[in-house]
Parts: sequence; C-alpha cells; structure tokens
Amino acid sequence: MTRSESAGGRRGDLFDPLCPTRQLLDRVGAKWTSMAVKVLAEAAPDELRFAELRRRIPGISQKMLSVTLQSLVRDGLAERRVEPTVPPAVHYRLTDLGLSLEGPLAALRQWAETHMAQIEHNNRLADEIGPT
Amino acid sequence: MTRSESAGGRRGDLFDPLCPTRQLLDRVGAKWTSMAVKVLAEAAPDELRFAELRRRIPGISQKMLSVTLQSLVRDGLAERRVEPTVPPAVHYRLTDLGLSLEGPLAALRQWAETHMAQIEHNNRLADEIGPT
DNA sequence: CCGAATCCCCCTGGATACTG
DNA sequence: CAGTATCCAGGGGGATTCGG
Repeated sequence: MTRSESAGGRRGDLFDPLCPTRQLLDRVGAKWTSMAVKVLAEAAPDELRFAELRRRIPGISQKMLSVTLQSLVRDGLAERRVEPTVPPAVHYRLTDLGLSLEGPLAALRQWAETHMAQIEHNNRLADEIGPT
Repeated sequence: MTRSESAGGRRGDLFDPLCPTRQLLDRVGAKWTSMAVKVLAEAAPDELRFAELRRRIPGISQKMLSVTLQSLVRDGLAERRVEPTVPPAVHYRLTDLGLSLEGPLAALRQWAETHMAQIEHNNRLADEIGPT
C-alpha cells in the first residue's frame, strides 16, 4: 500500500504494532460489530441462529451479518456451530474472549447513553454560533 | 434507506443510527479521536499546543489533527484557547465531559492491550487452517 | 504557527442475485 | 436457511498547497 512513506513516518506500519487499541477500535468501530457482540452477549450462554441474529439486528443485511460474524469468529470472539441438517442450521455464540469484551463495551454504551444528549446539544450550539 | 423505522426502540437500541452508542462509536472509531483524547487526558489538567499535540501523536497529519480537534471541540469534549500573539498560539485541553470519556476509553485500551495479541494469534490460526 | 481548502485514493457497507 | 459473489455509491483520511 505504500501510503505515506515520504512524510517522515510510515504510519501504516507504525500504527498497528504500537497500538493494539487502534486495532480494537477498528473492529469495534465497524458498523455492526458492537451490536452483534451485544446481541450475542445478551443471549449468552445460549446460541443464536443466523436468522435469529438477523432478526435481532434490524437493518442489517445478510451480507453484513455474514461478514461481521466471520470476523468475530476469525478473531476468536465468537464460535460457529453447524448442524448438518437439511437445510443447515448455523449457530453462533460468544467465546469467553468475546464475553470479556462486553464489559468495556457496556461501559462505553453506558457513557454514551449518559452523555450523548449533551454532545448533540453541544453540536447544535456550535451550529448556531458558528455559521452565525 | 430502509433504516429501521420498524424497529421500536431508540435509546439503548444500538441498531438504530439514532442510538447514542452508535454515534459515540462513530466518533471514537474515527481514526485519531481516541488517540487525541488519550494524549489530552494524559496532559490534563494542563493544556497542549497544536504542535505539541502533533508531536505526541506520531503519524498524524496536521489536517487530521485539525479536523479531529475541531470535532472534539464541537462535541464539547475539548476546549480551544487562542493566545492572540503573533504568530498565534493555540491551546487545547479536555473539558470535564472529555475527561469523563477517558474512563471507558481507558477500559477499552486496557482490554486491547491484554487481549489483542490473542486476537492476532487467532487470526494467524485462521489464515493457516482456512486457506489450507 | 495554525488551519482551511483541494485533490484523490480506497475501503466500507448497502442492494441484488446466485449456490448448496 | 446460510453464505458467497458482484456491483457500486459515499465518505474517511492521506498528501499538498495556500492564507492569516
């Protein structure tokens, strides 16, 4: 990718190794990841089927659900279990690792619910005095 | 756009784009936001100048630093103070609101530092057995 | 010194259609 | 039912340049 080798620092490389937080945020910041984790965490320790997950995440496309679940599985945050029936039934559940992420995520959610109204308010203020 | 107008809940439903958590994640997920908050939080209660911030955030361009700081200020997470000297000296510091975000963010950082190595390992495993 | 403006690449994620 | 493949629009964010 050779993005920015001229600017005195290759941030493409330097960012990943030094900052696990960045990596995590890239995942959590992905549009549907945190919701999937939340829904799976709420259901835990039960499993959820693909269609059930989809129903519990209104607005998600099956492509994005599929992609999101794949990356969770790939990261070891979730596990996939296939029942070899016809048609196949695929179940997902969080691993312990995935469950352990719920704590920090819940804290962030808590903060958001407490403070986002204030932030939106601040933004509206900025829209008034700024453009004026 | 087929949002999720059928979905009942707003608050606490992070499926909905209006959900506070979604909005927060969009901010925190922005590439440099969390890093800027961290650096500002570490310096608190002292202020940091623009150039100093830039030095403490390896790899950031001045455009992105500018943009990031603007959105922090706009959200009321940070404050901007200009000394009308020539050339001007611009200082930033977190507001109380911004500081209060540091807690949850630090928790996430903590989680990342503890578990990201495991996640990367999981990914390498997936790369081996998958393509095989 | 600080930041606004511009250009542009590329990645995310949405819609749709097709397999097993 | 579950997942894959393709196409495509939008926007984030990097480099660069100009302004005060």
